[in-house]
Amino acid sequence: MPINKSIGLLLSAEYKTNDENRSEINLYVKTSKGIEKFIDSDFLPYLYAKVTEEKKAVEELNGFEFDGAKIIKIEKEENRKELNLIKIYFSSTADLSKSREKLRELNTVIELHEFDILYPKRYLFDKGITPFNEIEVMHENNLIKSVKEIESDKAVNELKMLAFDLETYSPGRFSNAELDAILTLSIYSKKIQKVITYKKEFEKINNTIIVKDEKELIQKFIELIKEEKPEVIITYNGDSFDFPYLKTRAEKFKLKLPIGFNESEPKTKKVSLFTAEKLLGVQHLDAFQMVKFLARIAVINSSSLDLETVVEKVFGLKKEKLASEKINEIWETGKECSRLVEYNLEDSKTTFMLAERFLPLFIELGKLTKQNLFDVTRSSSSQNVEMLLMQESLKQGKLFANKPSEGEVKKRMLAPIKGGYVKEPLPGLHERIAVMDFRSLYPSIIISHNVSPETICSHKECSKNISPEGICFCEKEKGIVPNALEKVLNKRIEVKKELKKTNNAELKKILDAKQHALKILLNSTYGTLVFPRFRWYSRECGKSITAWARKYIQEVMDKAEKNGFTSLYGDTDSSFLLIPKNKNESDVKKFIETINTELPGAMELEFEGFFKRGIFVTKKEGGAAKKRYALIDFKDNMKIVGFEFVRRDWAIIAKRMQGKALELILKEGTPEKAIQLVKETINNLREGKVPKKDLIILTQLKKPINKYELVGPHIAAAKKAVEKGKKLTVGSTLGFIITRNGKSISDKAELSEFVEEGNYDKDYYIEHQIIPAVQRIIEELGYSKQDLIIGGKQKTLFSFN
DNA sequence: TAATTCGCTAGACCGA
DNA sequence: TCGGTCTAGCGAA
Repeated sequence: MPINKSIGLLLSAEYKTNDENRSEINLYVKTSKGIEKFIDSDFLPYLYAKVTEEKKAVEELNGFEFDGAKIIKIEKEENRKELNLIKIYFSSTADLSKSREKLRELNTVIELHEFDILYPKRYLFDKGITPFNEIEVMHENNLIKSVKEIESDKAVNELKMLAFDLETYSPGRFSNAELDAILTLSIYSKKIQKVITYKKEFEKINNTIIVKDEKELIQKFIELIKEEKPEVIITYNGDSFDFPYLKTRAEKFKLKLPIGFNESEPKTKKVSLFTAEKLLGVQHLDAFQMVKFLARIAVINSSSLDLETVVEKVFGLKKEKLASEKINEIWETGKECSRLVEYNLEDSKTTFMLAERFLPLFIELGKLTKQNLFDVTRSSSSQNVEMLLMQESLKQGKLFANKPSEGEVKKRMLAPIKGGYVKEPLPGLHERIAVMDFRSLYPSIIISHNVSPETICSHKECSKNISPEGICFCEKEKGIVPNALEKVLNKRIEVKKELKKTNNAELKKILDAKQHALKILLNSTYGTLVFPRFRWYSRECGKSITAWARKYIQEVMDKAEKNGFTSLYGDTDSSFLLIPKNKNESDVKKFIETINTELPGAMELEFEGFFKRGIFVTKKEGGAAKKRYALIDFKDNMKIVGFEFVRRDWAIIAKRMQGKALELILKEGTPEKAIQLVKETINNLREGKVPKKDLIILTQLKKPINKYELVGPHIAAAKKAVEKGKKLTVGSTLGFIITRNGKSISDKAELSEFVEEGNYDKDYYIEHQIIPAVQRIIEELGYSKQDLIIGGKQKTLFSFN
């Protein structure tokens, strides 16, 4: 057999146990021939042991055998800066994990390291290859002889994607895959947009493929996948719904689902707490998992993560939600079939759009963290940062930190680490406000002060670098965390520069995704360092970072005062200043310049904006409220922070009212207009004119209903709904209304779908929604609650010259 | 067992 | 019936 060379895009590295019970690596690569598999059976799983003495250890390990697991090879490790370190190889990952405990018991073994690094990840590290990059494989009949990454600035070739979505029968309950049929299946790709179904009435509807029955529906789906040969199959919640459902139904008909590489079928795989559906070669992309991650890190802010809400948030598209009862009705009566077809097709279309929208971001994140599409879209922040630090650790020849024991985790959780400093604002209405903030504060402190678990030292020479918490960080040698972050930070600055230069829309999209991925990594690093389960957790680092942060921001505020500004407010990394009449924007910028010359290299204070006016309110218990304010700039753009206006657990009517009031006060300086508006709204409420949709209060069900100690309104409403047969799951968003029926607020709470239009407690909405939303604001201007209810006094607020 | 802490507010619950 | 305390949820950074 001659040796062949293949070049292609690395989709994923997987592992397999072969016929000889050995672990082998399978690389799935997109080449000019489509997806190909290359096998490396020469790469053995291994771990490291720190031993008392190498020779003695090798002697003790000689002939080691436990439960059939044998050591294949022992080597001295030269690339890690660690004395007495040996590398122990096994023929399979199973043997490796079996042997771990036994190895620890040996006399010469002090501790084990890197015994839990997933084998395919190990392969990517050691071979220096990365998913989404191009690789060159030398192989004999697809058996890998060598593999390397090729330098190429070529963007990831367009991946061929296809989305699908199921509609299922649900007779008055959740669909049960054992009993209820798939009614329609939609497929959406650049090439085909079709709905497969098997009911006669659907024949005349556009975009349908009519088959004989459900079995043929599944067969047709498989046939289309085989024709299309997608590299990425997209679903929305396919991990827990579409794929498991499809699998169960296929089994019923004794059908296989050979839609992966080489006719392989989807396999259920545990991913942290959840299960995912994985295909070989072809990547299953569950857009719901992407959205969940983005919601967690606050890139998407959506009250609910169902497809309709997310699509509206992301694209501003209103998409109709067909209730399951309606789907059943359409199916049974055969009327309005086109609605079901459209709905089903819209589902896979918008799922496809979501994937397309966020794919560049996840691809960049995957490249940075050496994760394939399947993994990176289901990965957590701590996993991402872990992968970043592992790469840096290897570059520096340092061993990976081990994961903590459960006991250690508990200990860590008991002692939270003090966070940022929040200054109590000066309450009231203010004019001429400048806002400055530190660019990536925590990362820049980590870089500037070389904060890393392994750089904590007691060198005399490093005594200039002691944190306010009294911890000294080495100045001689760069740590893993700061080094990794410095590269990320610099790369981001570079990408942002390029972004400014280009006008090419396609390039812009990719560059923006890149800088965003880098930002995500930057922002989550501090959090993971103090995350109790993190490999590189360090309390010392965590408390030093926040202590430095508090010191720097307070210094900025002090210096501002000394320079003739008034320090108005500040939160963690930001500082708000009042600009006196004899100073202007450029004075603030000059002030920032001087601060920056005194700051260490990576740290930078930035000018955020100059605002015409802003309001800070007094709390119920007195004192000014932190984390709530509203600003308006000189172009009349409003920025509302922390107020009910931005909270999803307030009724729209109250939020809208508050937004309007803030606008009238900040923009026009006419609080009496705001008060007039409040009065009108109160009147509308009194007269029962307010539609149901404006009265809904949204909250999330955070735990199982019976686990609640306190039965608040949303739980009371949920309980009643469950009694009526409604299924509610942890994480679902509850929309409730306070009705007229009952005594306490909880008694009156009812899920909105069970409430008739017009049935609402007007006093509740006036006293507990409208008034609280505006009261604190108008009080700051000298008005009171009484002015909202009875006739108000007239006065103007600003003296416009 | 999915990155953190700080902070606000509502409403139930509990005992005087 | 009240006021204090605690649970709960969400947002800022």
